[in-house]
Amino acid sequence: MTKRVTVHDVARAAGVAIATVSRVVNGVPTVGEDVRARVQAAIDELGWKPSMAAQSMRGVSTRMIGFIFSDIRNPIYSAMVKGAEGILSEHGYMIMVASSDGSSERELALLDLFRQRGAEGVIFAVQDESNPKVLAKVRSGNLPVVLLERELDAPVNAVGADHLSGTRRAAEYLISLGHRRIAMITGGNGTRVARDRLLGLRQAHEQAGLTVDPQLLRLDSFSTEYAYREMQMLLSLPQPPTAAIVLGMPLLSGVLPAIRISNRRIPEDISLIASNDSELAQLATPPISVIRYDAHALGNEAARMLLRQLKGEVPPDKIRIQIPTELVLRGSCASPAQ
Amino acid sequence: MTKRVTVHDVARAAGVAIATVSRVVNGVPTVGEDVRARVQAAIDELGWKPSMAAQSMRGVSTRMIGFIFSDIRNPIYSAMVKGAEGILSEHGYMIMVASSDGSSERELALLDLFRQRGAEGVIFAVQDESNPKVLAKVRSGNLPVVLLERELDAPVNAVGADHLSGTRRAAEYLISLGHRRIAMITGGNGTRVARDRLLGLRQAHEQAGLTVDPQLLRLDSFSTEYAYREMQMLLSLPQPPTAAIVLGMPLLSGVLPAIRISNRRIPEDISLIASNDSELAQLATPPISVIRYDAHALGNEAARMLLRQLKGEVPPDKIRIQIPTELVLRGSCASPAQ
DNA sequence: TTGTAGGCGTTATCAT
DNA sequence: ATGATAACGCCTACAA
Repeated sequence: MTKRVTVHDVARAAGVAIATVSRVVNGVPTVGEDVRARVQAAIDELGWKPSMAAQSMRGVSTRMIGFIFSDIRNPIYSAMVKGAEGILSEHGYMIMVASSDGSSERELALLDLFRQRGAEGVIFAVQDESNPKVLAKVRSGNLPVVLLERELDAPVNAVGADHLSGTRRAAEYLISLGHRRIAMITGGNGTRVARDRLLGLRQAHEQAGLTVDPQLLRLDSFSTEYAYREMQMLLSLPQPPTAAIVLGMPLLSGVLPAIRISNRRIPEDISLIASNDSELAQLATPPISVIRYDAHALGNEAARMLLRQLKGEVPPDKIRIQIPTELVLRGSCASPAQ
Repeated sequence: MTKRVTVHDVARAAGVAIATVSRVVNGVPTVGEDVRARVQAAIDELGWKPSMAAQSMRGVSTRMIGFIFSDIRNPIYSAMVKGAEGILSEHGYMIMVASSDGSSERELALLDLFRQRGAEGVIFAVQDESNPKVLAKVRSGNLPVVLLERELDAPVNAVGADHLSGTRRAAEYLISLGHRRIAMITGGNGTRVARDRLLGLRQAHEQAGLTVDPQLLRLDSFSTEYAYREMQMLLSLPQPPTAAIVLGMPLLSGVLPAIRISNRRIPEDISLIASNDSELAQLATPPISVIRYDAHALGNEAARMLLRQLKGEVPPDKIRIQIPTELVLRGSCASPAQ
């Protein structure tokens, strides 16, 4: 490991002052052609790259954006990261990621850690929208934030999918097939996403003059185990649901075996609509109908929004960009048995 | 956006010199109890966090590690990232990620970008093990590197799964069921992983006194489309395979529909073994036998290896840590029809 | 057009 | 035990 090569080394090699080297790399026009060439040659020769640490001390942008979510293994989040990366890398930005594992304390710490490391903004899927400490930290405005699928009582912009319409259309469809007992399994209780979904379910019912049976609502977790357990319990109810809307990637993997082990068939005994789309949903037998949205595009939008904020083109002010959802019908829905 | 709070602010507030503030945060013992308390109070009061940019200029570790792979959306990679994050965050490190999208040029650029941003090491799934430029850059030793599932002709340590044994056992099992025409679909041609897998297939055949029919080898891509197309072509061969080993996450999603559309049944018409394990493999009908390895643990090991290298406990020298693979039998294999 | 010098926020080396 | 001060590598007035 040789010593770091600095402007001074380049300047000496090119026989100029360090200021001239700086001018060359920063494209300042007032530099003679011959000098510019000599300096460039020295730079290439020595393989010098300006130290970002030194630059950022001078107030130059670090071009780093932080990402906080519960777990990068959730394919929704990795798709969003990839989507954001596409936009951000075009603008010279790089991405730092960190998992909160669902802890608000950890989120708080991560916000500080990111800032300390010079992140210029954070794309953030808050765990608990009502945690006062997180709220205060975001409100402090120390670090520009774009919310992912969340809503906060603070002047922060957000990007999210239109879960309300998606869930409403799914419920409307099931109701139109004749279903009257529609279960819903999802998590994120207390978040914008969960509120939208529940509202969508309610709206579809009201519109048809029906009411939602609270017994059929299981809204407490996104875990596979939860879905497995609750689906079994739902199916062993005296009046089991004839259809279920299962919202959240890991849940489908719990619901499918629960239905199988309870000896029910899809769609004859129970109709199913899941979200988001996945290879499992596409390739299951029968293929599962889903509410689909483009997580990659959502990542794109989040990045664009943050970039606009950094450029000052847009104020941080509860602006919300909405990505459409789409109901994809496959073989998992039918009219209920008489 | 208020101005940054610095040591000077804290020093002034506590009525001490900046050096003393520095001593307090760095836990230097030669500080009076009263002074230490006063300084700490001022720090908490102002919410001061030392600027990492300034620190790293002084040669203090930035505690940042870079990750390069083709696409974070591959669940294998996101699992590895999560695994590495678990270890790294315990040691105060944070993670930067970037996708190469399969381009060696991009990899080269990313290596520079990471270094420029102060990364202390990189965990790297090289795309092309024989690219001379990448090889040269890694050899330059500018940035400590740990290879993920790869091998390079350079003094670099690596972490990978034992694909040779895994594939050999899978092939042995199929041969023991009576299969004589075993196809293999996978990608990454020219990488260590691909070599190991092919060797495993060969070893199992040789041991049984059989030879591998090169017609049944499709080794050119990890894409779903590739698997879909090649599987259909394999099945329409005059002498189609009676079994297939399909190695690579996205491939199973191509193979399954290809088999379905060709009107074959698993395992009656064709036996199938896939890798790595996935929800799709578990929940398909029938459930698919797989060669499984723990990508999360692999990420753990990569992080540990890099940490040891950074501490100087281990030299960069082609050390390879191997994670075991396991053959998980499910309902996708049977003896071939007569 | 090019060079000199000051300062960004820390840490570390001197003094005191 | 504490304070003053010199780096670290870079950018940018300002001077020449």
